[in-house]
Amino acid sequence: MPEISKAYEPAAVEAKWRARWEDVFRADAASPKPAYSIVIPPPNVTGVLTLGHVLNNTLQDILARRARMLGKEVLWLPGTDHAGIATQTVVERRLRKEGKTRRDLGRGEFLRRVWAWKEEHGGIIVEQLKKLGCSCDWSRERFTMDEAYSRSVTEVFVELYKRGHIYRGKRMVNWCPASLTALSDEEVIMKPVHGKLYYMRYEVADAPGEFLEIATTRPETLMGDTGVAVNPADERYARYIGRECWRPFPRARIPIVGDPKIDPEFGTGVLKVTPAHDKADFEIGARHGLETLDIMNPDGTLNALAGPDFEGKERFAARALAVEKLAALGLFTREEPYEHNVGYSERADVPIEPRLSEQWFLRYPKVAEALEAVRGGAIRFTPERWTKVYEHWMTNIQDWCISRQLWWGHRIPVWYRGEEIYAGVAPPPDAETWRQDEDVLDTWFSSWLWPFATMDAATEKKFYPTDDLVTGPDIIFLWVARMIMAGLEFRGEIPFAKVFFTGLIRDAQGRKMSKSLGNSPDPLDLIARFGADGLRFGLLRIAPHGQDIRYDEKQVEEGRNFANKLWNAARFRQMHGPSAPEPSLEGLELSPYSMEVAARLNELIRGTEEAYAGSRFTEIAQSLYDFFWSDYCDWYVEAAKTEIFADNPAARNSALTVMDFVLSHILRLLHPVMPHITEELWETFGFAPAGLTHAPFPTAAAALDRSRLEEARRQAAAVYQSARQARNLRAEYRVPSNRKARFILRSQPEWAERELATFARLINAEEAAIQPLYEAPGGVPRVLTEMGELYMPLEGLVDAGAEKARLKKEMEKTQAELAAVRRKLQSSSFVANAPAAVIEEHRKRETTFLQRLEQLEKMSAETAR
RNA sequence: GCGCGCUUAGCUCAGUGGUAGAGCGGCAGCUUUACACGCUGUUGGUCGGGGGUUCAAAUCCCUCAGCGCGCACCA
Repeated sequence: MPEISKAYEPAAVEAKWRARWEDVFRADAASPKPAYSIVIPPPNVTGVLTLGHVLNNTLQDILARRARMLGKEVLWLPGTDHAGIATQTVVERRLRKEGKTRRDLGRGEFLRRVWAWKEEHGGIIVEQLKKLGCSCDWSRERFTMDEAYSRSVTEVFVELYKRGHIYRGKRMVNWCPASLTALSDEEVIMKPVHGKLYYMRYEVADAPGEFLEIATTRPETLMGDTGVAVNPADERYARYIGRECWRPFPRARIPIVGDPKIDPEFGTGVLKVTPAHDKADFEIGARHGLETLDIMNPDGTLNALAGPDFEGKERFAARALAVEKLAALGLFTREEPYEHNVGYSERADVPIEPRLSEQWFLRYPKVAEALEAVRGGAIRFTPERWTKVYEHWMTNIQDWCISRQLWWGHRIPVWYRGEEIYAGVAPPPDAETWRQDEDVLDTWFSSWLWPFATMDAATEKKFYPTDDLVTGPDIIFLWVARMIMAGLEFRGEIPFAKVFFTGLIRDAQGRKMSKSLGNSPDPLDLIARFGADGLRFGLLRIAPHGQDIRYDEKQVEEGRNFANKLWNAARFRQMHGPSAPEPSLEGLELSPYSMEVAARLNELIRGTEEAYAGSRFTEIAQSLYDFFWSDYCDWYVEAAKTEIFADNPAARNSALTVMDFVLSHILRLLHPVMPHITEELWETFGFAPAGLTHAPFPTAAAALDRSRLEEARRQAAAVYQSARQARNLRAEYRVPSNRKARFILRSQPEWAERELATFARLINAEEAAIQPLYEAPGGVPRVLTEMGELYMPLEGLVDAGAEKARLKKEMEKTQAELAAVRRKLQSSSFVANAPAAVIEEHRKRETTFLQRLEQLEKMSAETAR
């Protein structure tokens, strides 16, 4: 047996298994075993591991590893996505340091640079996932820009175009002035902004000296105003409808229109209409045939149409200038603080600019079917409440802007020649006469195919649809909903059966983790300090079911401590001789403690199975922790030491075998959660040569002798409870835990004698003797236990009064409990209405309390001696 | 505005009708022959407020408050 170190040192152990596992998790598409599959939510290729990834992928690893141990053929398919905007931004930033832009390089050269960057830096997160212990099939790692994958994306585009789901149109879109591209609605986040409401006056054209006062948050767009609108029902302004007023600069006459959408209560009740720079204004403009005047450049600066003063000015600088100019003209009235919501580009974190532009849009396919798939339970969301969020989005679904003004991504497979449009997987025959669309597709337009576009035909046949998806609720629309529609449209089947939504990991103050706040710990640092297993376990245990998580490093520390506890418990067992490769309880004479721990193990196995069925991962971790630390280490091992250190070979062997039995089960139960340390110990014990990754996951309970079980468990519980009381007595009388004490039991049950040695060991007694005729001096500390009346005679300590007072306190507590039970039992409505079992239980409690009181009274009377 | 979630011990959280729990922290004691990343004992709660249903409510219903999230959005 190899030497085993005193404290668990994860680094070497984890590195060892990472190397050995490299090829163990390949999925065999030809396997006769039932399939189980998960596709990883592909992290950005630019990304590095975050705590969110750790949680998410730990959960997937748990599912995959357990499925493997349940005899499934498991595919956990890993990969990354090309993250169009993020990746292109990273490379452009590098170019800028060389003083170049992507246009200086040209499309071909720029893309070569991006690929080079990807080859050099893109694998980081994959390596980090390996460090975490993820049991992915690395031979099937995919990237959304892989050749085969790209072909799928293109095919899907062409197919949807042919089916009439994809169209091109000039519409208002969310424009990101930093990334210089359109975004989908889902990539815009609304943020409350402390802005101002500016009041200004437009002169009525046919009535000089008469003004309409207008309130706006964006005075810098006034140069694009092509109308002014009021509510026709608004008596203050009805007479102006059909007339004109002056836009101050560039000075022009613009029509005043009546539109019922105008809220007379808001501001002044007069709206300036800027159809090119506001979604609502665009619609008003369209209704009244107003001109669309685009005064902005793509980068958010103003253009020549805004006038010479504004041309080239950044939009927020232009705001100040516009106010200044209005004031100079005497047209500025006042401003007031105003908090409102502004759409921000999620990636670039700058206010988006509503902008009119020609883009490609997708009319979603299979909306009704996708809605029904979740509503009807074909796909089950956990926690279930997310189905409502899904339904809401699906029933208010808007067309998806799928084109992006980027170079890095799947180029839109459409070619133009004059008025002609050609869409095809391959370029048109006489390609040189055609011009291909310059834009690429939204990254999500490739990700939504992930569950099947990542699989070759044989893999797909075996593993699609997948079983579980584990992801964050923040991408329920961006990704989950779209995958469901894509699966239904292109494979005629839902892509996964279950979706588990994790919570968000927040810092100790409850704030989101973010780079700018610097409050997101580096998981690799945590792995270095606490081990991957410790990190996994610690995080899992604080990840309440679908609830946000408050991260605290203490929890990871606890994970490490638990690993260490496991290590040392194993070490203790190994000090006492070799273990059988397949420990079994069959034919063993079991002590009450062994019966108890085996029964608890059975409960654990059952509970674990139920927790898995309900995706209650925290409960899995918690129950393993509780069983192992408390039931096994604190109680069983301590109790079993009596047999292990005694010279009865049969009893000793029995106890050691029970330990082996429990350990061989706990290692398997724990393996999905803490794969490295369990695999290491499994090997050290020599439990099964094939390794732990494919060892059978415990499902069946051990068969225990029913005729003895109940009584044995009762006895074990009585000994443990009595030990607690005895320890308490020691502490109260300041007998240091290292000092041996003497205990005397009186009027004990007949079985107690046999358990005396164990009892004595648990309370660190010099001796625990049974003396039926013991007459305790009045001041001897005493307590009523389930093993009988227990006395702790102490040299020189005789304070009968104190002892009596202690007992009195105990009696008062019991009396209170008795009174509470009796109050219920005496209520006729309770007896009439409560179920018989509940009444019975209350009666039992009444009897117990009565007996206890009686004995306590007797003991109290004896303090007079 | 609509929808969802949360509120239980100092902290982080379990606990979906029947005697309020865990870990951490605090306090006290311990190098008890696996583990100080440990052991033992102990201190902490009118379960956010109010109302209701019920023999019985942390748990079910209503309502209010605070915090958080999603969707929509009036310039």
